[in-house]
Amino acid sequence: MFSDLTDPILKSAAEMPLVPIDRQTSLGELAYASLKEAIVRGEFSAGQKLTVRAVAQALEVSTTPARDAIMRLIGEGALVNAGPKTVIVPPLTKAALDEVTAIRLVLEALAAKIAAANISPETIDRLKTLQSQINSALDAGNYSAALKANKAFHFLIYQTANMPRLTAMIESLWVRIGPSLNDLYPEFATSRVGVSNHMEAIAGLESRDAARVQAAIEKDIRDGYRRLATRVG
Amino acid sequence: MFSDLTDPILKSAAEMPLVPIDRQTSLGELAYASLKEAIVRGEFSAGQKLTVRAVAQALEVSTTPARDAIMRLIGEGALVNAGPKTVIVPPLTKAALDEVTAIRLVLEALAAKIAAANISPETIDRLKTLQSQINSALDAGNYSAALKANKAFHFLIYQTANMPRLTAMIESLWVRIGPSLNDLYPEFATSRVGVSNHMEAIAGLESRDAARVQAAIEKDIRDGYRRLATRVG
DNA sequence: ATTTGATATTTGATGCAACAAATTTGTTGC
DNA sequence: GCAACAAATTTGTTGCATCAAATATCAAAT
Repeated sequence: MFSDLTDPILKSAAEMPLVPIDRQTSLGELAYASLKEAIVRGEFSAGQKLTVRAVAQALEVSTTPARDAIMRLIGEGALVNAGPKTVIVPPLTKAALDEVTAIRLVLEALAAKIAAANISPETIDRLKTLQSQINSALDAGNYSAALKANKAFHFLIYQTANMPRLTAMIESLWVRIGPSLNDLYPEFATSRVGVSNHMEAIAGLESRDAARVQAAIEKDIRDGYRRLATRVG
Repeated sequence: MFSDLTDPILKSAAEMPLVPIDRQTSLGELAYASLKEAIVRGEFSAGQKLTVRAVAQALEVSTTPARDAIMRLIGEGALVNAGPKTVIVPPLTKAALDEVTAIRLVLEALAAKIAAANISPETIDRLKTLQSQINSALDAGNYSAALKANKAFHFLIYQTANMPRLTAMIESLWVRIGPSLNDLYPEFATSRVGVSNHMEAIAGLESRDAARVQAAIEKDIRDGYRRLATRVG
């Protein structure tokens, strides 16, 4: 890895294919990723309290990285303060779901629209592969894998829009409803409404029909909303 | 203050007028607010490095609150990592401005649309007051005050939508372009293009015409974009 | 039983020292 | 001048002790 950096053929830094100078892999970063994934997977029940020391002990790190992770997730809305010294996994209220859905509709529609203009055949192939993975997971009753593949499907589209800030904002919205998505099993697994929306999105991307892709994504979000709404209302 | 809490007439907690359990005023919170305001005011030149110890010393706190503030602003995109140990105020590139503007258009349009349905006469009065403050500030050549009143004007509308998560997301977008807005002086002060858009927004709110308000806000954003684009392109 | 109030425990915030890693600086060579 | 390399400095990270404040616990009273 990165052996090409010393390749004499490389003339200037401007020619380098990618320079995503992201955050380094610190303990705080790992704690954040680990805690976030646990939240999205629904490992914590809504309203459960999280303390710095408890997280630190569970992750076998000191309080500093644990505190970093918690504070960062609070900033993203994945955790909330229920009191001055009380951090909980926020229950998904109807009001929160409505608001997040309204934002998702405009943000993901925007990403889908722009993605339609930037789509490549390779990406379409990968989308089809991901969709087959979703189908396989549903067939096998592996709901967790289906959710993961579903997320990968959506974000592969959004990343195609080449708008990293937009993608990050959408991701923060997904984290807020992720835990509740896990509660939907096995309803989601049996209904499979999302499949047709995904196929429609792929068809729209293939024909570079931005409006069609946008409509498919919006319908997918609305279909998901209806299921979630029954659980929080 | 709060003497009513012991008032025997108060039957239940549900009758209490306000319980906005927000974050407490910790040093980290103050450091965050102080640093963010400094960034928005354009006190730092684009690309300027920020170190934990420098911020800590400037704010006369230890490294922990300073680090909290910096990390939080990185999470919001107000600061970025230019290297593993290098945090800078991000220069507003054309690509970033385009992306932020595209997101602002859909997010602030959404907020404006919903605000039109929730608007009250009192809020309209406050908007008119804010607009007169903007005009006064421009007359007096107080560009900083005009910017502040302009922000208050927009966010009073957005808060009317009663979508706190949406408002927070919009706020994070404003922080990213805030520094560059200050560089626009005195162009903004002389042109006054925003005034007509604001009047149009007020008129739309008064007649509860959601589409009209939305169009006015969108035009305001686009007008601002054109000015900023000349500075970053 | 439920609520109130006092007590005890837990908790986040803060400061700071130590360390590893990155950045800066200085130097040498061309 | 300028690039490459090495030394010196700076810097973020991490762990932890301490403290004030918040939360939890429990007893007493209504």
